[in-house]
Amino acid sequence: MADVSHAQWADHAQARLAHAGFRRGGARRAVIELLGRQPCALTAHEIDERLRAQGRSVGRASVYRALEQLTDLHLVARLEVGQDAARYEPVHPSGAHHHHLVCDTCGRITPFEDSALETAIDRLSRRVRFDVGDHDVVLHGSCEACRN
Amino acid sequence: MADVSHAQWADHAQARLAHAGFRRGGARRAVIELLGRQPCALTAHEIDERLRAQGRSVGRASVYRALEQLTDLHLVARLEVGQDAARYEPVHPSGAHHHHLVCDTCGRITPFEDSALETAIDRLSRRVRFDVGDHDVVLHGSCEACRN
DNA sequence: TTGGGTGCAAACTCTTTGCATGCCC
DNA sequence: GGGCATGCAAAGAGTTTGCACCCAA
Repeated sequence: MADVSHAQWADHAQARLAHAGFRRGGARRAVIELLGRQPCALTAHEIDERLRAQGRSVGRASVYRALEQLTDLHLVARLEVGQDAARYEPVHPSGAHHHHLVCDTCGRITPFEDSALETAIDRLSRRVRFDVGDHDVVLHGSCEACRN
Repeated sequence: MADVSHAQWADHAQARLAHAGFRRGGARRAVIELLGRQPCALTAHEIDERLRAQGRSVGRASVYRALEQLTDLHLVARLEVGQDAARYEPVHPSGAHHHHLVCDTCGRITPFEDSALETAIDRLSRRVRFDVGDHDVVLHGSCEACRN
């Protein structure tokens, strides 16, 4: 089931790209298919690494270019959680999304969902003099394995 | 009044640094006093720029080193809002803090506070299998001046 | 006097850009 | 065939590190 929704995202992304006038190409497709299989956000380096590991090496520049295009079309969300590099994850058309717990000791990132949090943010978004689109919530701390 | 609280933060930071075994030095002091006067987060580049403008130039490395030490002691919070560089702002001992609206068009950053949001995050923090310390909330969108 | 603080410059890492080649349409 | 997609290499930007000198304790 999860696989189905993942495949759906990849197809959706390809369709949107085509609709936006982009041609198809192997590098971007590899990036999209990899992202579609991920449960959480990856860095450009991790993407590059995993594609290489599965025998489908892609130029670093192509990875960044694909991510930029996907981000511009709001098919991918870019987030920075205070580590070295930016991370990227699929944006599901359903609107379903999660936020992130970051272990400042080991760097591990864990996704979570919370409807009360979303409600608070929705209300807040309507109140401010600002046209709010996306939002990111990052909780820093120590994961179970790292806390003493 | 606001000035008093700002000065208090700077003094507090100096005291904590001394307590942690750091010696005093002009560069770090300049950074702390500048930060203490800011209403919101600054980048390392902005800090460098403003110190230079006020005739108190500080080496870039010293700015970064001061920020790292302050961040390690939780006297300063580091945040990344999807722009180029990291931003830094004072952490007030009272626990009072704000979050940020980021205009993705002009890059302007506006602070906001919301108690319902804080409540939701507190509840959530207790629920997860994770020892949560800090948190960051970033709302992306368009500011009044930039939306059409 | 001693060792941390500072500043300059070089090094590093992540990301973007230039350019020639290849493939989709 | 034309033009975008790709990959490599070089350039940029932000941040960190090495090292000699200066100053607080």
